[in-house]
Amino acid sequence: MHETDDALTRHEQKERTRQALLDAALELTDEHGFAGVSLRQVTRRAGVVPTAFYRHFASMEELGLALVDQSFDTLRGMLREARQDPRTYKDVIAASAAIIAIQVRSHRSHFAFVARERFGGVPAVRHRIRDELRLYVSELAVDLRTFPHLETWRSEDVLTASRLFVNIMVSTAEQIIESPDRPEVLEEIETEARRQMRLIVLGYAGWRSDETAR
Amino acid sequence: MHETDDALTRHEQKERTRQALLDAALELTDEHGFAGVSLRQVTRRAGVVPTAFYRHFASMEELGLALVDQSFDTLRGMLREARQDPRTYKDVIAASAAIIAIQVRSHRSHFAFVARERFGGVPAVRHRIRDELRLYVSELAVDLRTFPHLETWRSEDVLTASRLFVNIMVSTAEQIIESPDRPEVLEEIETEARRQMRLIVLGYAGWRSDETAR
DNA sequence: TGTACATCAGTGAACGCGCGTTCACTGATGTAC
DNA sequence: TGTACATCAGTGAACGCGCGTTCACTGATGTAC
Repeated sequence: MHETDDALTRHEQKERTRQALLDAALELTDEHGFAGVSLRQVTRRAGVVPTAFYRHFASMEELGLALVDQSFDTLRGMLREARQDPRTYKDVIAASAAIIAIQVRSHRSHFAFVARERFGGVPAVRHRIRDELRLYVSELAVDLRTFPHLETWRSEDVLTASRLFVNIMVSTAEQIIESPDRPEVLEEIETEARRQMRLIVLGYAGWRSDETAR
Repeated sequence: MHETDDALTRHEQKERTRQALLDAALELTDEHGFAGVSLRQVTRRAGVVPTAFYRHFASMEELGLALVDQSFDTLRGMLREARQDPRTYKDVIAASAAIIAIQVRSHRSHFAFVARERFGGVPAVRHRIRDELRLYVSELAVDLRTFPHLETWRSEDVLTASRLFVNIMVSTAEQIIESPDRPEVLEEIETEARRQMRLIVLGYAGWRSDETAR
């Protein structure tokens, strides 16, 4: 191969098919949940014969784990974006709500996958999501530490805040996914997310002066 | 029938089989998620022949909806208990955390069912759970209104608080279900739940004085 | 109370179907010379 | 550059299996008289 014409290398073509299988599985998960998706359905939608599946994954479970990895790449992209966006440090609540709303809309299926399958029927996938979410919470906690006032807090308190934020993020994502795609509905969900985050921030304002907290 | 000896009436026997089918399905849901449970698995575990299923439910979907109803009976029992427990009005946080922990342990599978299947693969079941949770949130909101300081709030604010509490309840339940049954782990989860609830209560203490909230 | 009939919860055989997985294969792409 | 061979992504037939659902049935429980 020394030309860059239309033809794909064998490797590129294989990667393309692999991604088609992942995309097909993601779409089908939206409809039936991952546990309800069959290998044959995936290959049918991807446009290959069932046996071709095994050139890419040893089982549906292995494909599921690959989907978890792809989904968390998306979620980490969100943190990265928030870190770089100057609005974050002016009004963290408004910025977070806006970033969540935009990201969820453009990567709908990855959020849906995480939101659903963390309680889903395939144990290996469920556990991988749990582990990744735990990691994600501590990554966010590190970011939170850089905010004014928070750098002096105990790490358990920062982790609690981080867990609450991730909880709100996931449940907001879930609401957006379930809702009709009408602007006023999305606006309402975003407002509720802002409201919940504000409550937590205000809660923390009172936290330090509260000696019974533990 | 005019004796009260060991024999069950036909009606009682039928009810017993129906409940055996529901219990079997609940157990199997724990293992594979409801969407992954087959009619034959349910009847096998319940100790009847597959065709007997149709004497009780027209489909697995109908059985699923019956499970949602039973689960929410349990959740409503929790509200009822909290309402009657005098500790609730002294220290709502400690009392709630304790009640949640006890209830989740004794009705583990109902909580697990709601936590998992609200994102699950069977649309009818998922939607019924959504509707019931929405109802549950507004029932809790009515209770919250009776607390000192809260009776003057706007209803959206009370609903937001109610949503956050239910969120914490469900995610606490979910953690307890996933965890090994060791006392120190349970204690830690309970502490985290208290911590989160305290944060929200403190948040609300600051809420009224915050004019930018909306 | 005793008898004759009706009801109906649960049975068991049978069906067609989609499933995951095996296997030998094909033919285009890649590599060595 | 051209040829001869190796690689390997995708094919297609075949398999045994558990599935949901149908149907005619059995026999214990319930009811009318």
